[in-house]
Order: sequence, then C-alpha cells, then structure tokens
Amino acid sequence: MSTSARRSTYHHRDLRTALLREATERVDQGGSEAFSLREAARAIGVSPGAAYRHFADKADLLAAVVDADFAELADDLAAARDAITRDPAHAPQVRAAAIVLAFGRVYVRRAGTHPERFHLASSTGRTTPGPGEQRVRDLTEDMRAQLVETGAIHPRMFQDASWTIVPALYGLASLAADGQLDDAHRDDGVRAVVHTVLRGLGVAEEALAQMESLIPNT
Amino acid sequence: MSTSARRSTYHHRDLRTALLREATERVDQGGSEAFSLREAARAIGVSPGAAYRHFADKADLLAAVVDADFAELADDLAAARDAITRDPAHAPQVRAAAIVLAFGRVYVRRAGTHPERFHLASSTGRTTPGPGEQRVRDLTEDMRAQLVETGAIHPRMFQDASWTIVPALYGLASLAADGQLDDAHRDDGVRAVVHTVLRGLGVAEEALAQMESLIPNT
DNA sequence: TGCTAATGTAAGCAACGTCCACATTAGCAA
DNA sequence: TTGCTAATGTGGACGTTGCTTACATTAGCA
Repeated sequence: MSTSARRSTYHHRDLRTALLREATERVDQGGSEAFSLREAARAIGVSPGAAYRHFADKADLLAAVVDADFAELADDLAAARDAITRDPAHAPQVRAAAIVLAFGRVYVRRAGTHPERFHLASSTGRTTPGPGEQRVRDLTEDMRAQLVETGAIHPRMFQDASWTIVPALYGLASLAADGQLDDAHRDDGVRAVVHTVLRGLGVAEEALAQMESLIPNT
Repeated sequence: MSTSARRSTYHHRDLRTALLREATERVDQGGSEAFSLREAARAIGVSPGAAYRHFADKADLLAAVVDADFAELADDLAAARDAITRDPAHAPQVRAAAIVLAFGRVYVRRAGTHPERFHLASSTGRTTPGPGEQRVRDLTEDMRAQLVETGAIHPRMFQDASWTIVPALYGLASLAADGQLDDAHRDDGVRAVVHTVLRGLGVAEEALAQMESLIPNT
C-alpha cells in the first residue's frame, strides 16, 4: 500500500506489475471483497482508466493476482519435492509419501500466512486455471502418480487418492486460513491428515514411520 | 425471482422473510458476487431503504441467508442420523461409522445441488457462527464423539478425527460445488473419502464393510 | 527525425450501498 | 371506538464504484 507518490513521467513504464503488487498487498490486508480498483490506482498515482490498458476488468486483475500466487506456490512445492528427491537415503515409496507430507506443509502454512489470498483463490475456483494453477495441478498429479509408481499404494487406489489427499489438505488449509487451526498445531494437523489418509489408502505403517523421520515436525 | 408485483398495502407484513427468500433465490442463480440489494428490493416491489429495517446491511442479509441454509443442512443431517439410530440391526461402532458416511452424502450432495450457497457459506467462514451453523457444528462434534464412545476409533485419535473427517468432506464438497466432481461419481467420492479416512483412523475393516451395506450407494 | 502504436488522462454514465427526513400504518391503551 | 406510539416503508440524496469513450502524451522504431 505504497503512499501515493506523484509520477513525474506521463508513462509509468510498468503499470501492470505495479498494479499486481498493489492489488496483492491490498487483498492481503483488507480481503478481496473490500478491494477497489480506483483506490489501488489512486495509491499508485494513476488514473482509474489506466488499469484497463493492462487488464480486461477488475476480475481479470484479481485473477492475475491469484495466478501469480499459484505460481509462487508451485515454486515452493517443486522446491520441497526436489529436496526430498535429491536425498536418496530412503526407499522410493517412503520418498513418495514424504512428498505428500511436504506438500501438505507448504500448502497449509501458506494458507495460514496469507489467508485472504487463499480465500480469493478459493472463490475464483470455477474459472479456467491459469498457468500457475496448472503447474500446481500437475505437481499434485505427479505426487499421486508417484505413490502408485513406487508401489506405496495399489494402482486401484489412484482414483481414491485423487478424491482424498488434496481435498483433505484443502479442507485443513481452509481451517488454517479461517483461524480455526492454531498456528502452533498447524504442522500437527498436517501430519494427522497425511498419516490418516495415506494409511487409509494402504501405505505401509513402516513407510509412514520412515516418512515422519524424513520430515521432522519443525 | 418473483416478478415485481406492486403491493397494494403500504406495509409488507413480512418483508424480512420475503427478502430472505428473494436473496436466496438470486444467490442460487447468479452467485453472491452478483447479488444486489437494490435489485432484490425492486423485485419484491419495495424501496431500497426498506431492507435496512430488517438487516443491518447487505452483509447481514447474506449472513442470514447462509445461516438459514445451515439450519436446513442441520435438519437433513439430524434426519440422516436418526434414520440410522432408529435401526438397531447393527453394532454401535458400525452405526457410528455409518453416520459419518450418511453425513458425507448429505453434505456433498447439497454442495453439488446448491453450489452458490456453498461458496457464499465458505466465504463467510470467518465470522461468528449463527444458530444454524452452530447446530451443524454440534452435530459433527457428536458424530466424532460417537466414534470414540462406541469404540470405533481409539480415544487418542479424536483430535486426528477432527482434523480429517470434516475437512476432507469439505474439500470434496468444494470439488462438487466447482463442478470438478461429476454428479455420477459424487457418492463414489464420498464413499472413497469416508472409507479412506475412517480406515486411516483405525476403524476395523469389518465395520467398514458393514457400514457400506447399511448405507447402499444409491 | 518523424510516425505509429502503446499507454495514460479526464470526464462522464449507470449502478450500487447506505443514510435521512418524512409518510404511513399496525397494534395497543384508554 | 379512538387516539398514540413504535414499527415499517418512501423518496431522494450522497459518495463511491466499475467501466467506457474521446483525447493527450510519449516510447520505440523505420
């Protein structure tokens, strides 16, 4: 929410980025319901109409905010996955399970840290996914596929895995975003969800225990 | 969305109910984002300001819509539970499990049938729960408590049950509301989620199988 | 050095949520 | 029944919003 500094030049040089930044900040602080295009333009020091050179409308700007957030999430997920993949100290099915736990951590933490972005992303769920969101989907699909490929779960459980893992983590993330999940218990919640669901999908107890040691609770 | 019939009397006699009805209909059809107080008042045939005799503001009206919906949901959940409780043909822990499955059915079906209400309820999640929502919370808490009391799950798993059962069903309901869960597979999804989570929480395979026969898939 | 396309401005439109002074009337006390 | 008061609805206004359109400025390239 940068204070409205008057520009000296007629052109802004990167209004699109500035709008994206400003919108993200304002959503973080006041929620997407309270977000106003005009206010944001005012804060940047630009006329209201200028935004329409870069975004079709308000919804389009917010969609861009959401997709940028998804892109960040995708980066975090990929980093977490790579950190596990690089460490060959465990059996493949243990690593596949550990990736689920790591994804859950990243996802739920993010929801707790940026609740308003999480809500905005949830409310825009019915539209076509942008590139950032698509990356996230691909990553989670890969995650599930690896559970099958490594033998952590039976192939026939793949469909069930799709209906349980991500939805359960999404539900927990919603709790975190709504303040119904204490920060101190956030990781405990994730552990509980991932253990429960993976166990329910047929992952061996031994693999679950090893997964736990692979990703310490803090 | 009743056609704007001019009233003959100055007073409406039950504007509050009429507004609630009209708002619910309009939310169902156009989503809560597109909902306009003025439009609704116009459709009822009343001036815009009249609404403020019954609701503090637009948000308050929508909150009332949400809580009325929660109240309906609570009725459906209670009915489903009672139907199972009345039938003493199975062991208590089987019935406790069956109630989870029945709750899931009711909840996810409702999300698929009234997606816009579901989204509205989700976006209003950070406020104090009204009486309807409180009833739903009490019902789900009871459901979890019965799992422990009947011995279906170990008492130490109660906290895990709180973090998994309802969040997982909520996540699946979101898929249903967003059209990502085909109507034809809705019940299959619920079955998968409930089986997986309950199994993960330690419910015996035998109880799961009996639960299934207690609540047929269609 | 100029031309063109990209980018910003200013003014204005219709609609919105909300408030206020006022009109109407329901329901109750005398 | 009559009259009073509180509840309920009206009409108009205010400020803000998203968005459009005609025009101004300027970046970048032939």
